[in-house]
Amino acid sequence: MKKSTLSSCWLVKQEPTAYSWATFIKDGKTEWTGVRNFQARNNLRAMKKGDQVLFYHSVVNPSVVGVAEVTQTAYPDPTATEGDWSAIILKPCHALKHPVTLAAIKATPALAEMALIKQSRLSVMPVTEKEFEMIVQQGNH
DNA sequence: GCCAACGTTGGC
DNA sequence: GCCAACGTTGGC
Repeated sequence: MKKSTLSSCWLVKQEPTAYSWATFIKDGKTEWTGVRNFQARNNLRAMKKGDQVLFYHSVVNPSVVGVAEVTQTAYPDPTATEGDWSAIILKPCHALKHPVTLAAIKATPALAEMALIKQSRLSVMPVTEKEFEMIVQQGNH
C-alpha cells in the first residue's frame, strides 16, 4: 500500500534552552511531550508517519534550524498526569546550513501569512508544502 | 454564558 | 526585563 494518504508538513517550536536542535541531534530521536494546548494537540494527532517537520527555536534567536520527521504517530503523553494529551516521536533529518530567522520569514511576503506569524503562541502547527520548501531552500542557500 | 483576572508564551 | 497576545479559570 503506497500513497494512500498525502504526507503533510508541520512546524514545532521549542525553546533551545529547554531542548535544542543540538541535543535533538545527539539524542537521535525524541518524544515530543508536554503539549498542553488543544489546538497544538490536535495538530500532533493529525501527524502521520513520514511527515516532515520544521524545527523552530523560539525566544533565543528565533529561527527555523532544521528538519525532522515523524517516526511514531500520536499516543498518550506519558508526562501528563491528568487530561487527554498526546505525544509523538520525531527524529532529526538534517540541519539547515544556516537558520531561517523569524525576521527573514516576516520579510518574505509568501511566508508572512504563516500560522507562525499569525498565531504566535501556537507551538505545533501545519505548514503548506510551498512554505516548507521555501524555508528549506532559504536555509540551505 | 459573559467577562475579569490570571498565567503563560514569545518577541523585542 | 518588559509587555502584548491569548488561552484558561472561576465568579456571577
